[in-house]
Amino acid sequence: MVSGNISFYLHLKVPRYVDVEDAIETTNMDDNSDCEKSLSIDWDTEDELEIESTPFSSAVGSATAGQEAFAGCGEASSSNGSQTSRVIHHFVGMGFSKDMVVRAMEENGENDIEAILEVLLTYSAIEDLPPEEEHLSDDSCASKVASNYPDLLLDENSSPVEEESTHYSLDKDGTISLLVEMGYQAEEVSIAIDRCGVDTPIAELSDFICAAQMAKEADFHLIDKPYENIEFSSQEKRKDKRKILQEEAWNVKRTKGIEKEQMQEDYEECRLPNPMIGFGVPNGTWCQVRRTLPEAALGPPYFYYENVALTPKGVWSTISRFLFDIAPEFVDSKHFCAAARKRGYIHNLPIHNRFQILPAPPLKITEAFPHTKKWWPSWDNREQLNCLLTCVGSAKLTERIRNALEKSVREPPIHVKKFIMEQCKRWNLIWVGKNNAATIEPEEMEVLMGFPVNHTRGFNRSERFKALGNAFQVDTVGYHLSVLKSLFPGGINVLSLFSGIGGAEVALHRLGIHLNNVVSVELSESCRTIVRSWWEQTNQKGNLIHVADVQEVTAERVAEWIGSFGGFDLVIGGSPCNNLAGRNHVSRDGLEGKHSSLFFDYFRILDLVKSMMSQ
DNA sequence: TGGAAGATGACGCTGTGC
DNA sequence: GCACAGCGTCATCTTCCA
Repeated sequence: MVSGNISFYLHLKVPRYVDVEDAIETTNMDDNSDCEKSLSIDWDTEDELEIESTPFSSAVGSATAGQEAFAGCGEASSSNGSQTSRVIHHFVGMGFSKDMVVRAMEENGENDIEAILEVLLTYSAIEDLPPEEEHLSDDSCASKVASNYPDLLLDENSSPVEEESTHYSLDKDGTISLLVEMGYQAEEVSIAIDRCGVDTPIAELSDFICAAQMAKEADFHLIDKPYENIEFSSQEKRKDKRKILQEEAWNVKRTKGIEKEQMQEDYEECRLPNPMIGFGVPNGTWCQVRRTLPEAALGPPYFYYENVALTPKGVWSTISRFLFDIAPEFVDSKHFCAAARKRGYIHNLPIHNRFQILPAPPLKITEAFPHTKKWWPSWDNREQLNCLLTCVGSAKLTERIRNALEKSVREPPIHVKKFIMEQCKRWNLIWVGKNNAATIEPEEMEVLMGFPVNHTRGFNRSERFKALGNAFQVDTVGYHLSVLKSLFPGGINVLSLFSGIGGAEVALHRLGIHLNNVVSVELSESCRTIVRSWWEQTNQKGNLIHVADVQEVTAERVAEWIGSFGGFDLVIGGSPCNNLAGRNHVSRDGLEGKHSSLFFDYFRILDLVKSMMSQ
């Protein structure tokens, strides 16, 4: 079911081996065992020998991953499965293609699990080709995995459990045991079922777990030990932890050699461009960029994914890897309006012949809000605002600034200026009266963000600021989406995930692209109301379908929508950034975070749509 | 008067650029 | 090495209203 990449699965194998290596280290190595030891797996150790004669339940935690899964698999299917089919089942369950496994077995015999695994891993390294080639080769594998994944689990000697899995009729316990047989950890499976629902097909659950593993893997980079295995009690120690883990990473790299070097390259951070203009901005620098998209990434549908540019390291490279290895287009909205907004966009849209939504918004604060010009002090040299966030300064802060300024007869002393400038930059204050630096109003924020004035009216200020702070900057997104106008003269069908207050819909509307059918997925009832209200106010003639939760976007519903209006032309969305944003002091957990992990739902749903539309 | 809703302010860390 | 920016979270305080 994973859309683009069999290599996703192959990458995923690494941390799972690592986990088990940790288990070996924990259970069998003394405290002095270093990283090199833990990584130099001796496949003929006593552990392995012990495992071969140990029931699955007791093998968990002490076997290597392959052996662990195989032991379980063997037990589960021993009643009526042949050794050959069990081996195939085992490795297919790990994500290797059936053809690859058969080939490896032909070369090494079916009994030498270690040798087969070595060959498969070698194949996986060979698979690591440049983008075009990689995706061409991936595509065939991916289509198999995507549409026929249950079939891959079957062979002529399938056990009853396997057959049940292909009919998606397992209860929770059955699903867990099947996925555990496939090599996933019971805890991972349980979380996936909780998140996706008991009725979710095995293949989707498998996708979800893979996605979670990818995120975890990305966060750990080359670190082969999970954080939880190391005790740190304070933030000071967290720094030490990082140091230790970096050292371990180095040891790992040294030990694993070229293979690991390649992995390191895979995890390299996406660098932010300076200036942050993506493939070009209106009235400015135009980068003569030619990009070739991997075949697997080509539409239909077109897709467009957005999130904050300044994420913890590794996040964008992970996102990119999931989205067909397309490099993010990082753009700062300060090139489109009077406020900064550094965002990354991954999409498969054409990048030439873009045009701007007209009228183009002013790029300077005083042009956007002329009434501020009169009061703007000469020593405040800001021409543009910083990123508009979800919360704004308080009225009390404005009062403090006024009091500080009124104490000065003429120009305030340097330390006062410094304090005020800090506050102005931090809270995006604008000068609306003598000595009066105030927060921008929701209506002003709407203008800056490219929405109609009063778009969010009817809700309290906090809600409006939150919704607007989370929204697309319409002019920026509109510039990227403008290429769709000539492609869809008859209108467009849109699947809008994490819609918020409808930035994508507003952008398409302002571009003059008719919205035929829009499925808008948004958890916030207030935001859904805002979009519904806008839809009615702008006399949209198409259909607007609201869905509250991305979890409700199941294969059945996607199939229903595709059957109903013939497919989606655009899958667009910016998943929550709560756990990625720098301003989050509490839970900047990366893609593993409670909210930001919803990116994997974007990926899941895009994958569903692509799979169904390609059939 | 008490509960709900809104407003306020303290909070940490990362990555980038100079 | 420093300054700066950053789609946030949470506990507490204040205001509103029945």
